[in-house]
Amino acid sequence: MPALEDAPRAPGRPRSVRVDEAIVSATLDLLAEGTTVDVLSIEAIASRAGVGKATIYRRWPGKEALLHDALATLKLPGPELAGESVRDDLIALLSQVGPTGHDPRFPKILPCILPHLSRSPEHYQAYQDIIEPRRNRVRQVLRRGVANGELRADLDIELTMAVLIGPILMQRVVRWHPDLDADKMPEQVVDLLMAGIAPH
Amino acid sequence: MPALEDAPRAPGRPRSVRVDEAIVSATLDLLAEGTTVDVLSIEAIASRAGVGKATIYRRWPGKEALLHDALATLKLPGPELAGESVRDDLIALLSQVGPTGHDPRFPKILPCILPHLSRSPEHYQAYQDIIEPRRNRVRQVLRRGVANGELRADLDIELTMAVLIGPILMQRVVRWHPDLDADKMPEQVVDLLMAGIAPH
DNA sequence: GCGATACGAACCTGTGCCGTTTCGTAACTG
DNA sequence: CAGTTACGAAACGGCACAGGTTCGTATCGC
Repeated sequence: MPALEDAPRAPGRPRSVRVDEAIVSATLDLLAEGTTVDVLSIEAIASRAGVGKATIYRRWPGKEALLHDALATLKLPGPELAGESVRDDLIALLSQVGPTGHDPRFPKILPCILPHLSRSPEHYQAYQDIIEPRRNRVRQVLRRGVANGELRADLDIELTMAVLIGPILMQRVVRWHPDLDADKMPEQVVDLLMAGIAPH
Repeated sequence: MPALEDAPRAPGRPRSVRVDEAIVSATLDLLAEGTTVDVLSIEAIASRAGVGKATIYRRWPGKEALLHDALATLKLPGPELAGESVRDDLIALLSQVGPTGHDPRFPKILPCILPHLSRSPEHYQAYQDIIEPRRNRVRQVLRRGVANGELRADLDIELTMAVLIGPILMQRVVRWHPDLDADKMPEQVVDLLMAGIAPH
Protein backbone atom coordinates (compact mmCIF):
# COMPACT_ATOMS: atom_id res chain seq x y z
CA MET A 1 0.00 0.00 0.00
CA PRO A 2 1.84 3.15 -1.16
CA ALA A 3 0.70 5.50 1.56
CA LEU A 4 -1.63 7.84 -0.25
CA GLU A 5 -2.18 8.97 -3.78
CA ASP A 6 -0.65 12.37 -3.21
CA ALA A 7 2.58 10.97 -1.78
CA PRO A 8 5.53 13.42 -1.67
CA ARG A 9 7.10 11.43 -4.50
CA ALA A 10 10.26 9.85 -3.13
CA PRO A 11 13.53 10.60 -4.86
CA GLY A 12 15.44 8.06 -6.87
CA ARG A 13 14.23 5.34 -9.19
CA PRO A 14 10.70 4.27 -8.37
CA ARG A 15 9.87 0.63 -7.79
CA SER A 16 8.65 -1.19 -10.81
CA VAL A 17 5.04 -2.29 -10.67
CA ARG A 18 5.91 -4.99 -13.16
CA VAL A 19 8.34 -6.49 -10.74
CA ASP A 20 5.72 -6.41 -8.02
CA GLU A 21 3.36 -8.37 -10.18
CA ALA A 22 6.04 -10.78 -11.34
CA ILE A 23 6.92 -11.68 -7.77
CA VAL A 24 3.33 -12.19 -6.69
CA SER A 25 2.51 -14.15 -9.78
CA ALA A 26 5.57 -16.36 -9.44
CA THR A 27 4.54 -17.11 -5.88
CA LEU A 28 1.06 -18.15 -6.93
CA ASP A 29 2.44 -20.15 -9.83
CA LEU A 30 4.73 -22.16 -7.61
CA LEU A 31 1.89 -22.86 -5.21
CA ALA A 32 -0.37 -23.86 -8.07
CA GLU A 33 2.27 -26.29 -9.25
CA GLY A 34 2.15 -28.09 -5.95
CA THR A 35 4.80 -26.37 -3.89
CA THR A 36 3.82 -26.55 -0.26
CA VAL A 37 4.21 -23.46 1.85
CA ASP A 38 7.09 -24.93 3.85
CA VAL A 39 8.91 -25.87 0.69
CA LEU A 40 8.28 -22.53 -0.93
CA SER A 41 11.48 -20.48 -0.80
CA ILE A 42 12.36 -16.91 -1.55
CA GLU A 43 15.13 -18.20 -3.73
CA ALA A 44 12.76 -20.21 -5.89
CA ILE A 45 10.33 -17.31 -6.18
CA ALA A 46 13.09 -14.93 -7.22
CA SER A 47 14.38 -17.33 -9.80
CA ARG A 48 10.91 -17.95 -11.17
CA ALA A 49 10.11 -14.27 -11.36
CA GLY A 50 13.45 -13.45 -12.98
CA VAL A 51 14.28 -11.19 -10.10
CA GLY A 52 17.09 -10.79 -7.61
CA LYS A 53 16.46 -11.96 -4.08
CA ALA A 54 17.36 -8.52 -2.77
CA THR A 55 14.46 -7.10 -4.74
CA ILE A 56 12.08 -9.30 -2.83
CA TYR A 57 13.59 -8.58 0.56
CA ARG A 58 13.35 -4.91 -0.25
CA ARG A 59 9.56 -5.22 -0.34
CA TRP A 60 8.64 -7.95 2.09
CA PRO A 61 10.25 -8.89 5.39
CA GLY A 62 9.94 -12.60 4.67
CA LYS A 63 8.09 -15.48 3.14
CA GLU A 64 5.09 -15.15 5.40
CA ALA A 65 4.31 -11.57 4.49
CA LEU A 66 4.80 -12.15 0.79
CA LEU A 67 2.53 -15.15 0.91
CA HIS A 68 -0.23 -13.21 2.55
CA ASP A 69 -0.04 -10.39 0.04
CA ALA A 70 0.06 -12.83 -2.85
CA LEU A 71 -3.02 -14.66 -1.65
CA ALA A 72 -4.79 -11.40 -1.02
CA THR A 73 -4.65 -10.63 -4.74
CA LEU A 74 -6.96 -13.59 -5.25
CA LYS A 75 -9.80 -11.98 -3.37
CA LEU A 76 -11.32 -10.35 -6.36
CA PRO A 77 -14.97 -9.41 -6.12
CA GLY A 78 -17.37 -12.14 -7.06
CA PRO A 79 -19.70 -12.03 -10.03
CA GLU A 80 -22.65 -9.80 -10.43
CA LEU A 81 -25.66 -11.51 -8.92
CA ALA A 82 -28.88 -11.59 -10.85
CA GLY A 83 -30.81 -11.23 -7.62
CA GLU A 84 -33.76 -13.03 -9.14
CA SER A 85 -33.87 -16.08 -6.92
CA VAL A 86 -31.80 -17.22 -3.99
CA ARG A 87 -31.26 -20.53 -5.73
CA ASP A 88 -29.70 -18.97 -8.81
CA ASP A 89 -27.55 -16.60 -6.81
CA LEU A 90 -26.20 -19.40 -4.65
CA ILE A 91 -25.35 -21.46 -7.70
CA ALA A 92 -23.60 -18.48 -9.25
CA LEU A 93 -21.56 -17.86 -6.12
CA LEU A 94 -20.59 -21.48 -5.57
CA SER A 95 -19.57 -21.80 -9.20
CA GLN A 96 -16.92 -19.20 -8.49
CA VAL A 97 -15.04 -21.81 -6.49
CA GLY A 98 -12.94 -23.41 -9.16
CA PRO A 99 -10.88 -22.79 -12.27
CA THR A 100 -13.62 -20.73 -13.84
CA GLY A 101 -13.70 -18.38 -10.89
CA HIS A 102 -11.61 -15.36 -10.01
CA ASP A 103 -8.29 -17.12 -10.59
CA PRO A 104 -7.91 -20.51 -12.25
CA ARG A 105 -5.01 -21.36 -9.96
CA PHE A 106 -7.11 -21.20 -6.83
CA PRO A 107 -8.16 -24.86 -6.61
CA LYS A 108 -4.58 -25.97 -7.03
CA ILE A 109 -3.26 -23.46 -4.54
CA LEU A 110 -5.67 -24.25 -1.75
CA PRO A 111 -4.36 -27.69 -0.82
CA CYS A 112 -0.83 -26.29 -0.66
CA ILE A 113 -1.72 -23.72 1.94
CA LEU A 114 -4.06 -25.89 3.98
CA PRO A 115 -1.29 -27.49 6.03
CA HIS A 116 -0.04 -24.04 6.84
CA LEU A 117 -3.48 -22.80 7.83
CA SER A 118 -4.19 -25.80 9.98
CA ARG A 119 -0.87 -25.53 11.78
CA SER A 120 -2.16 -23.23 14.46
CA PRO A 121 -5.06 -20.89 15.22
CA GLU A 122 -2.73 -17.95 14.65
CA HIS A 123 -1.85 -19.01 11.14
CA TYR A 124 -5.50 -19.57 10.49
CA GLN A 125 -6.49 -16.19 11.86
CA ALA A 126 -3.96 -14.42 9.69
CA TYR A 127 -5.92 -15.27 6.57
CA GLN A 128 -9.41 -14.57 7.80
CA ASP A 129 -9.32 -11.17 6.17
CA ILE A 130 -9.02 -12.96 2.83
CA ILE A 131 -11.48 -15.76 3.44
CA GLU A 132 -14.22 -13.87 5.21
CA PRO A 133 -15.28 -11.44 2.48
CA ARG A 134 -16.03 -14.28 0.07
CA ARG A 135 -17.97 -16.20 2.69
CA ASN A 136 -19.87 -13.06 3.48
CA ARG A 137 -21.40 -12.91 0.04
CA VAL A 138 -22.96 -16.32 0.54
CA ARG A 139 -24.13 -15.28 3.97
CA GLN A 140 -25.92 -12.26 2.62
CA VAL A 141 -27.73 -14.21 -0.03
CA LEU A 142 -28.94 -16.64 2.62
CA ARG A 143 -30.07 -13.78 4.85
CA ARG A 144 -31.98 -12.30 1.97
CA GLY A 145 -33.68 -15.63 1.41
CA VAL A 146 -34.71 -15.86 5.03
CA ALA A 147 -36.02 -12.31 4.94
CA ASN A 148 -38.13 -12.67 1.83
CA GLY A 149 -39.44 -16.12 2.66
CA GLU A 150 -37.53 -18.10 0.07
CA LEU A 151 -35.81 -19.92 2.89
CA ARG A 152 -36.93 -21.18 6.25
CA ALA A 153 -37.21 -18.59 8.97
CA ASP A 154 -35.36 -20.69 11.54
CA LEU A 155 -32.44 -21.44 9.23
CA ASP A 156 -28.98 -21.84 10.76
CA ILE A 157 -27.08 -19.61 8.38
CA GLU A 158 -23.55 -20.63 9.36
CA LEU A 159 -24.36 -24.31 9.20
CA THR A 160 -26.01 -23.92 5.84
CA MET A 161 -22.95 -22.14 4.49
CA ALA A 162 -20.79 -25.01 5.66
CA VAL A 163 -23.01 -27.56 3.96
CA LEU A 164 -23.01 -25.54 0.76
CA ILE A 165 -19.32 -24.75 0.56
CA GLY A 166 -17.75 -27.82 2.14
CA PRO A 167 -18.64 -30.42 -0.47
CA ILE A 168 -17.73 -28.21 -3.39
CA LEU A 169 -14.43 -27.20 -1.87
CA MET A 170 -13.53 -30.80 -1.10
CA GLN A 171 -14.34 -31.83 -4.63
CA ARG A 172 -12.26 -29.04 -6.11
CA VAL A 173 -9.27 -29.52 -3.89
CA VAL A 174 -9.04 -33.26 -4.15
CA ARG A 175 -11.59 -35.17 -6.16
CA TRP A 176 -12.69 -36.75 -2.94
CA HIS A 177 -15.69 -38.35 -4.60
CA PRO A 178 -14.42 -39.69 -7.91
CA ASP A 179 -17.87 -40.17 -9.40
CA LEU A 180 -18.97 -36.56 -9.06
CA ASP A 181 -18.39 -33.74 -11.51
CA ALA A 182 -17.24 -30.65 -9.67
CA ASP A 183 -18.69 -28.38 -12.34
CA LYS A 184 -22.19 -29.66 -11.84
CA MET A 185 -22.04 -29.73 -8.09
CA PRO A 186 -23.09 -26.17 -7.31
CA GLU A 187 -26.48 -26.70 -8.89
CA GLN A 188 -26.84 -30.22 -7.52
CA VAL A 189 -25.91 -29.29 -3.99
CA VAL A 190 -28.18 -26.27 -3.89
CA ASP A 191 -31.12 -28.23 -5.24
CA LEU A 192 -30.54 -31.08 -2.85
CA LEU A 193 -30.51 -28.67 0.04
CA MET A 194 -33.35 -26.44 -1.05
CA ALA A 195 -35.98 -29.03 -0.33
CA GLY A 196 -34.74 -29.04 3.24
CA ILE A 197 -34.07 -25.37 3.45
CA ALA A 198 -37.23 -24.08 1.86
CA PRO A 199 -40.27 -23.38 4.03
CA HIS A 200 -42.09 -26.37 2.58
CA MET B 1 2.95 -58.16 5.09
CA PRO B 2 5.05 -61.17 6.21
CA ALA B 3 4.07 -63.64 3.52
CA LEU B 4 1.99 -66.22 5.35
CA GLU B 5 1.67 -67.47 8.88
CA ASP B 6 3.44 -70.74 8.18
CA ALA B 7 6.47 -69.08 6.61
CA PRO B 8 9.60 -71.23 6.30
CA ARG B 9 11.15 -69.19 9.09
CA ALA B 10 14.09 -67.36 7.56
CA PRO B 11 17.51 -67.80 9.13
CA GLY B 12 19.27 -65.11 11.10
CA ARG B 13 17.87 -62.60 13.52
CA PRO B 14 14.19 -61.92 12.86
CA ARG B 15 12.93 -58.40 12.36
CA SER B 16 11.56 -56.75 15.42
CA VAL B 17 7.83 -56.08 15.34
CA ARG B 18 8.39 -53.34 17.86
CA VAL B 19 10.60 -51.54 15.41
CA ASP B 20 7.95 -51.89 12.73
CA GLU B 21 5.39 -50.23 14.93
CA ALA B 22 7.79 -47.55 16.10
CA ILE B 23 8.55 -46.52 12.53
CA VAL B 24 4.91 -46.39 11.47
CA SER B 25 3.90 -44.55 14.59
CA ALA B 26 6.71 -42.04 14.25
CA THR B 27 5.60 -41.36 10.70
CA LEU B 28 2.04 -40.67 11.77
CA ASP B 29 3.23 -38.56 14.68
CA LEU B 30 5.30 -36.33 12.47
CA LEU B 31 2.40 -35.86 10.07
CA ALA B 32 0.06 -35.11 12.94
CA GLU B 33 2.47 -32.43 14.12
CA GLY B 34 2.17 -30.64 10.84
CA THR B 35 4.99 -32.08 8.78
CA THR B 36 4.00 -31.97 5.14
CA VAL B 37 4.67 -35.00 3.01
CA ASP B 38 7.42 -33.26 1.03
CA VAL B 39 9.13 -32.14 4.20
CA LEU B 40 8.77 -35.54 5.80
CA SER B 41 12.14 -37.27 5.69
CA ILE B 42 13.41 -40.72 6.41
CA GLU B 43 15.98 -39.14 8.65
CA ALA B 44 13.37 -37.43 10.79
CA ILE B 45 11.30 -40.58 11.01
CA ALA B 46 14.30 -42.67 12.03
CA SER B 47 15.34 -40.17 14.64
CA ARG B 48 11.83 -39.93 16.02
CA ALA B 49 11.45 -43.69 16.16
CA GLY B 50 14.85 -44.16 17.77
CA VAL B 51 15.92 -46.25 14.84
CA GLY B 52 18.73 -46.30 12.32
CA LYS B 53 17.95 -45.14 8.83
CA ALA B 54 19.22 -48.42 7.41
CA THR B 55 16.53 -50.22 9.37
CA ILE B 56 13.87 -48.28 7.51
CA TYR B 57 15.43 -48.74 4.10
CA ARG B 58 15.60 -52.45 4.80
CA ARG B 59 11.79 -52.60 4.97
CA TRP B 60 10.58 -49.95 2.57
CA PRO B 61 12.06 -48.82 -0.72
CA GLY B 62 11.38 -45.19 0.03
CA LYS B 63 9.27 -42.54 1.65
CA GLU B 64 6.30 -43.14 -0.60
CA ALA B 65 5.88 -46.81 0.28
CA LEU B 66 6.33 -46.20 3.98
CA LEU B 67 3.78 -43.43 3.90
CA HIS B 68 1.20 -45.61 2.24
CA ASP B 69 1.69 -48.41 4.74
CA ALA B 70 1.54 -46.02 7.64
CA LEU B 71 -1.70 -44.47 6.47
CA ALA B 72 -3.16 -47.89 5.80
CA THR B 73 -2.94 -48.66 9.52
CA LEU B 74 -5.50 -45.91 10.06
CA LYS B 75 -8.22 -47.73 8.17
CA LEU B 76 -9.59 -49.43 11.20
CA PRO B 77 -13.17 -50.63 10.98
CA GLY B 78 -15.76 -48.07 11.97
CA PRO B 79 -17.97 -48.33 15.01
CA GLU B 80 -20.73 -50.81 15.47
CA LEU B 81 -23.91 -49.37 14.06
CA ALA B 82 -27.08 -49.56 16.03
CA GLY B 83 -29.05 -50.03 12.84
CA GLU B 84 -32.11 -48.51 14.40
CA SER B 85 -32.48 -45.46 12.18
CA VAL B 86 -30.56 -44.16 9.24
CA ARG B 87 -30.29 -40.82 10.98
CA ASP B 88 -28.54 -42.25 14.01
CA ASP B 89 -26.24 -44.43 11.96
CA LEU B 90 -25.17 -41.53 9.79
CA ILE B 91 -24.43 -39.41 12.82
CA ALA B 92 -22.42 -42.24 14.33
CA LEU B 93 -20.40 -42.68 11.16
CA LEU B 94 -19.74 -39.00 10.61
CA SER B 95 -18.68 -38.60 14.21
CA GLN B 96 -15.87 -40.99 13.46
CA VAL B 97 -14.24 -38.27 11.43
CA GLY B 98 -12.27 -36.51 14.11
CA PRO B 99 -10.13 -36.98 17.20
CA THR B 100 -12.69 -39.27 18.78
CA GLY B 101 -12.59 -41.61 15.82
CA HIS B 102 -10.32 -44.49 14.94
CA ASP B 103 -7.14 -42.50 15.44
CA PRO B 104 -7.04 -39.11 17.13
CA ARG B 105 -4.26 -38.00 14.82
CA PHE B 106 -6.36 -38.30 11.69
CA PRO B 107 -7.73 -34.75 11.48
CA LYS B 108 -4.25 -33.32 11.89
CA ILE B 109 -2.74 -35.70 9.39
CA LEU B 110 -5.20 -35.11 6.61
CA PRO B 111 -4.19 -31.57 5.68
CA CYS B 112 -0.56 -32.66 5.52
CA ILE B 113 -1.22 -35.29 2.90
CA LEU B 114 -3.73 -33.30 0.87
CA PRO B 115 -1.10 -31.47 -1.17
CA HIS B 116 0.43 -34.81 -1.99
CA LEU B 117 -2.90 -36.33 -2.99
CA SER B 118 -3.88 -33.39 -5.14
CA ARG B 119 -0.55 -33.39 -6.94
CA SER B 120 -1.66 -35.80 -9.62
CA PRO B 121 -4.37 -38.35 -10.36
CA GLU B 122 -1.81 -41.09 -9.80
CA HIS B 123 -1.00 -39.97 -6.29
CA TYR B 124 -4.70 -39.69 -5.63
CA GLN B 125 -5.41 -43.14 -7.00
CA ALA B 126 -2.73 -44.71 -4.85
CA TYR B 127 -4.71 -44.00 -1.73
CA GLN B 128 -8.16 -44.97 -2.92
CA ASP B 129 -7.77 -48.36 -1.29
CA ILE B 130 -7.59 -46.56 2.04
CA ILE B 131 -10.30 -43.98 1.47
CA GLU B 132 -12.89 -46.07 -0.28
CA PRO B 133 -13.72 -48.58 2.46
CA ARG B 134 -14.68 -45.82 4.87
CA ARG B 135 -16.81 -44.06 2.29
CA ASN B 136 -18.46 -47.33 1.53
CA ARG B 137 -19.92 -47.61 4.99
CA VAL B 138 -21.76 -44.35 4.54
CA ARG B 139 -22.90 -45.46 1.12
CA GLN B 140 -24.42 -48.64 2.48
CA VAL B 141 -26.34 -46.84 5.17
CA LEU B 142 -27.78 -44.52 2.56
CA ARG B 143 -28.72 -47.44 0.34
CA ARG B 144 -30.46 -49.08 3.25
CA GLY B 145 -32.39 -45.89 3.87
CA VAL B 146 -33.52 -45.75 0.27
CA ALA B 147 -34.53 -49.39 0.37
CA ASN B 148 -36.61 -49.21 3.50
CA GLY B 149 -38.23 -45.88 2.72
CA GLU B 150 -36.44 -43.74 5.28
CA LEU B 151 -34.91 -41.78 2.43
CA ARG B 152 -36.20 -40.60 -0.90
CA ALA B 153 -36.32 -43.22 -3.62
CA ASP B 154 -34.69 -40.97 -6.23
CA LEU B 155 -31.80 -40.00 -3.97
CA ASP B 156 -28.41 -39.33 -5.56
CA ILE B 157 -26.27 -41.41 -3.23
CA GLU B 158 -22.87 -40.09 -4.27
CA LEU B 159 -23.98 -36.50 -4.10
CA THR B 160 -25.52 -37.02 -0.69
CA MET B 161 -22.30 -38.53 0.59
CA ALA B 162 -20.39 -35.51 -0.60
CA VAL B 163 -22.80 -33.14 1.13
CA LEU B 164 -22.59 -35.15 4.33
CA ILE B 165 -18.85 -35.65 4.47
CA GLY B 166 -17.55 -32.45 2.86
CA PRO B 167 -18.61 -29.93 5.49
CA ILE B 168 -17.47 -32.07 8.40
CA LEU B 169 -14.13 -32.80 6.83
CA MET B 170 -13.54 -29.14 6.03
CA GLN B 171 -14.39 -28.18 9.57
CA ARG B 172 -12.06 -30.80 11.04
CA VAL B 173 -9.16 -30.08 8.77
CA VAL B 174 -9.24 -26.34 9.02
CA ARG B 175 -11.90 -24.64 11.03
CA TRP B 176 -13.17 -23.14 7.85
CA HIS B 177 -16.27 -21.80 9.56
CA PRO B 178 -15.06 -20.34 12.85
CA ASP B 179 -18.49 -20.16 14.41
CA LEU B 180 -19.31 -23.85 14.09
CA ASP B 181 -18.44 -26.61 16.53
CA ALA B 182 -17.10 -29.60 14.66
CA ASP B 183 -18.28 -31.98 17.36
CA LYS B 184 -21.91 -30.97 16.92
CA MET B 185 -21.81 -30.90 13.15
CA PRO B 186 -22.60 -34.55 12.41
CA GLU B 187 -25.97 -34.27 14.04
CA GLN B 188 -26.65 -30.80 12.68
CA VAL B 189 -25.71 -31.65 9.13
CA VAL B 190 -27.73 -34.85 9.09
CA ASP B 191 -30.78 -33.13 10.48
CA LEU B 192 -30.47 -30.24 8.08
CA LEU B 193 -30.31 -32.65 5.20
CA MET B 194 -32.94 -35.11 6.35
CA ALA B 195 -35.76 -32.76 5.66
CA GLY B 196 -34.61 -32.62 2.07
CA ILE B 197 -33.65 -36.23 1.87
CA ALA B 198 -36.65 -37.81 3.50
CA PRO B 199 -39.68 -38.76 1.40
CA HIS B 200 -41.70 -35.90 2.86
C1' DG C 1 29.80 -72.66 18.99
C1' DC C 2 28.51 -71.22 13.47
C1' DG C 3 26.49 -68.60 9.64
C1' DA C 4 23.05 -65.43 8.74
C1' DT C 5 20.42 -61.52 9.41
C1' DA C 6 18.90 -57.25 12.03
C1' DC C 7 20.12 -53.48 14.74
C1' DG C 8 21.75 -48.36 15.98
C1' DA C 9 25.25 -45.09 15.27
C1' DA C 10 28.33 -42.82 12.71
C1' DC C 11 29.99 -41.28 8.38
C1' DC C 12 30.16 -39.50 3.49
C1' DT C 13 28.85 -36.55 -0.22
C1' DG C 14 25.89 -33.59 -2.05
C1' DT C 15 22.16 -30.08 -2.27
C1' DG C 16 19.71 -26.21 -1.04
C1' DC C 17 18.26 -22.21 1.41
C1' DC C 18 18.96 -18.29 4.27
C1' DG C 19 19.68 -13.31 4.73
C1' DT C 20 23.10 -9.97 3.36
C1' DT C 21 26.30 -7.54 0.68
C1' DT C 22 28.63 -5.95 -3.38
C1' DC C 23 28.73 -4.97 -8.00
C1' DG C 24 27.72 -2.27 -12.42
C1' DT C 25 23.77 -0.50 -14.53
C1' DA C 26 19.19 1.81 -15.03
C1' DA C 27 15.59 5.19 -13.90
C1' DC C 28 13.96 9.20 -11.94
C1' DT C 29 14.14 14.30 -9.59
C1' DG C 30 15.54 18.82 -9.48
C1' DC D 1 24.42 17.66 -14.41
C1' DA D 2 24.52 15.34 -9.45
C1' DG D 3 22.16 12.76 -6.07
C1' DT D 4 19.19 9.05 -4.93
C1' DT D 5 17.02 4.83 -5.28
C1' DA D 6 15.92 0.32 -7.77
C1' DC D 7 17.40 -3.41 -10.58
C1' DG D 8 19.60 -8.32 -11.73
C1' DA D 9 23.41 -11.10 -10.88
C1' DA D 10 26.61 -13.02 -8.18
C1' DA D 11 28.95 -14.24 -4.13
C1' DC D 12 29.16 -14.51 0.79
C1' DG D 13 29.52 -17.82 5.15
C1' DG D 14 26.77 -20.60 7.43
C1' DC D 15 23.75 -24.00 8.39
C1' DA D 16 20.74 -27.96 8.03
C1' DC D 17 19.74 -32.08 6.42
C1' DA D 18 18.91 -35.34 2.68
C1' DG D 19 19.70 -40.24 0.85
C1' DG D 20 22.68 -44.16 1.25
C1' DT D 21 26.46 -47.02 3.03
C1' DT D 22 29.63 -48.89 6.36
C1' DC D 23 30.72 -50.94 10.83
C1' DG D 24 30.68 -53.23 15.18
C1' DT D 25 27.35 -55.39 17.92
C1' DA D 26 23.04 -58.05 19.02
C1' DT D 27 19.91 -61.87 18.21
C1' DC D 28 18.28 -65.65 15.99
C1' DG D 29 18.28 -71.22 14.06
C1' DC D 30 20.87 -75.06 14.01
